[in-house]
Amino acid sequence: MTLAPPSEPLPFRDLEDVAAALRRAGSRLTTPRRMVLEALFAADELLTAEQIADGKLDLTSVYRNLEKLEELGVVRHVHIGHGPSVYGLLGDGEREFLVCERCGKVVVAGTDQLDRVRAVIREQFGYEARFTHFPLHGRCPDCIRR
Amino acid sequence: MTLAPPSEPLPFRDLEDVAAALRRAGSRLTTPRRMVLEALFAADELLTAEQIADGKLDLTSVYRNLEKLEELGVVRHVHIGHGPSVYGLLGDGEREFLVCERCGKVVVAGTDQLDRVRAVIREQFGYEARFTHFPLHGRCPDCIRR
DNA sequence: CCAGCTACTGAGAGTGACTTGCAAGAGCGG
DNA sequence: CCGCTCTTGCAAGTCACTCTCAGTAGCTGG
Repeated sequence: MTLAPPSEPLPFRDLEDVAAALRRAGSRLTTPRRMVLEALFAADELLTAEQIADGKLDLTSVYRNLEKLEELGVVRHVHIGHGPSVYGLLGDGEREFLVCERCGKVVVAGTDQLDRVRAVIREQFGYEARFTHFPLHGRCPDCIRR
Repeated sequence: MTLAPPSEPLPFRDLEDVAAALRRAGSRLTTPRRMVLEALFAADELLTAEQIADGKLDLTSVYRNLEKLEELGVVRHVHIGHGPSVYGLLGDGEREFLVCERCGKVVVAGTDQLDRVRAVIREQFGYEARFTHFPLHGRCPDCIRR
């Protein structure tokens, strides 16, 4: 799976933006493709492939479309835990994720919000941490005391 | 899957220690069980169920044994990335993991080594981070510049 | 506006990593 | 060393994809 270059992520505000990018890439805006995009634009949180299919689309098609949209830099997927991956729009920049192991709540952050954390990790371990694809796991404030 | 109580993790130095704990729990030290434990004691890194089975044991049996040993507090498993889970001995305390998304290298740390990182995350997000079951992902020093 | 090139689609079968069901087998306390 | 019951191995099932392939439908150029 090749991701879009990390240069300047063009913002995809709506379906028109994506349609234009698809056209530019020699791809088509088919009905299933549009439905995937509409689901993602309508959602205010991350969705599983199954939620996107919503009993109306073939899962194969959903997965293929998500893959293509991810290559285009429109979509990104996250491995939140034991369940299936969840997918969301990239919008105008990469996002990082914190997920609660107890209640499953997901906090979305811009990459710059985690720069202090990243700095400490880099200083101590030399690792450049990324919470974009595999999120940070832990307990959210509500779940800390059991 | 219920984990051992987080009270005082008794150290399991060798097979004798584990055998005693098994006996105490009304479990038996069977041949496949011993082979799983021997593989883990012999390994100096985390192993997949398949590596533990090593063509000699039924995978079902390996999984069931790892589950039991995890309940006992002898073993812990980690989801390193896209592949299968890896298993290792807990020894005398919980461990946390940093894995390189590029080369796959895994760094093992005692939980106290990540307390500074944890403090920053807690301060900023209220989350109590844990890298025991889902590790921290990023680039290791060797892989940072491509 | 239609023909045709080819990207895309749905149905079905396949894969990897487990997980469950069950009859046969083997520890180990008495 | 008997027998209770914890374990085992095999087979089949599940979950989340992934691949194959024949048929369909966007788009573009005439």
